[in-house]
Amino acid sequence: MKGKIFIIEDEASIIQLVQLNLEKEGFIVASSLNGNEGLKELKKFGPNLLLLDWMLPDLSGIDVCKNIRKDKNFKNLPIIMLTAKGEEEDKIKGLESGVDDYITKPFSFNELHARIKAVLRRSDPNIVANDLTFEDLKLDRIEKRVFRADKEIQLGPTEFRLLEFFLTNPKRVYSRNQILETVWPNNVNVESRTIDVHIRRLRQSINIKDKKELIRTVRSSGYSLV
Amino acid sequence: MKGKIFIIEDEASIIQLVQLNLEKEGFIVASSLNGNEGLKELKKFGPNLLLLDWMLPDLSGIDVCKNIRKDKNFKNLPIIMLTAKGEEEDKIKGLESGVDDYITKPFSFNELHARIKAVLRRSDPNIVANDLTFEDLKLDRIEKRVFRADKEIQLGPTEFRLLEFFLTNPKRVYSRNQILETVWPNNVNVESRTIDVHIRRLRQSINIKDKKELIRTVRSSGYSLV
DNA sequence: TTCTTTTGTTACAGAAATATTACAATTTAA
DNA sequence: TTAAATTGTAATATTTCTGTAACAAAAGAA
Repeated sequence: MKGKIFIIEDEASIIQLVQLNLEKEGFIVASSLNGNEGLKELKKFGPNLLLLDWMLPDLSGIDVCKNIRKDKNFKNLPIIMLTAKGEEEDKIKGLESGVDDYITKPFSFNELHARIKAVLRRSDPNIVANDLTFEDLKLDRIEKRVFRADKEIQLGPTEFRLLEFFLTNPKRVYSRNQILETVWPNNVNVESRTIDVHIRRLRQSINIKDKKELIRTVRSSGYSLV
Repeated sequence: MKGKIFIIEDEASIIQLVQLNLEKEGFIVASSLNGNEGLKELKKFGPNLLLLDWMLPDLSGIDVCKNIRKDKNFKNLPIIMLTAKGEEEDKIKGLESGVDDYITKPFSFNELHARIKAVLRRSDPNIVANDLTFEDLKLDRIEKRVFRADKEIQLGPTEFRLLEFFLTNPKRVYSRNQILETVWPNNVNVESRTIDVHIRRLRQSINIKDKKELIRTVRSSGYSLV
């Protein structure tokens, strides 16, 4: 778990895309398609961050924003505004009205994710951990280093992402498809057997003799970190 | 296995989309394009939940719904209604007629999935639960592990699915055919005696000496977990 | 009892899934 | 530009799982 994110956005397709990806990242996500309902649900949900569309069918994003800032319980809720291309000039107004960051549509999920992390790091550092650890394994996302039992381990980029992925949800078993979708860049086609090879490489790197195997194979299901 | 879902919906594209995604989630899905046939097939299929379109070519969704509620075997079948945008006002009527939830088209699959989970959680908690337990037996669907009296047990994929199946409905006796249909992938032809062999394997794995047998044979009917 | 039906048990061959290796193509670093 | 590192894939090896058949045992029926 990395925290709760609420989305107010009237395009269902964007919600779907963002929600899916955020959930894959371990966030808990809820959403609403319009401003008034959104405000109500948001306050019930109690998120750590809000993604707010600029143009909504009922209220404008700014109205929503102001409403939130007036509520003492949500005065400090970080907000990232989603704006369409033509709305560049409005950005400043947005920031003045208490928005923490904005992002222009269309955006890639990676862009969005980076901003979410940045904003959360400021507001709630514990939610976005720089270091992922599991037993005697440690991964530093900032310095891109990995340690096993305090000894540094060299990993290739793909093995690094693979391990990072497992570390965000240890013990959980992931199918090859889930691994592919998350660890590999979007829309890249790789054989699902390729994962086996990378698992092997990762295993070879992180295993120390006399220590137990850290990656478990679950036949017909996938792999997990144990 | 996470349960069986039946869809009655006249737009083939929606069926396709939903069915594909639900199957990816592990549900067993069947569907029909109209009300009358749908009712018949549904009762043969025996789903845990029904997705029902409001507007059908022959019967209306409400008619279907009422028919189901009259049938004592399906009185409690959870129903989620799929309504188009303009039909907002009808919603209340829908709920009165015994619908458990509704969702407005167009919807994202995530929305639908969330509602399905919510409804199933109420009506049939074992279907969506991550952990299934029965007496001193525990099965963790996320980590794909099985424990008997806190001791981990190794199971092959088929034995795992078989036990999962029994755990979603303990005590109930299942025929070999029912087991086949649910535990084995669709359209696979296996001798019904094959099940006996897997039952034997499962028994061997989960039995502990001095502890009672957990799988009961019901002669000429099938097996159950007791 | 004796016969019939159903289930239990075992062994085994083929199938399926995973592990491992080598290699060519590509990218990155020097 | 050359060398080194990284990647994906295919081929092969190895492990594990599956289904079936054959026979044994048990339960019912007559």
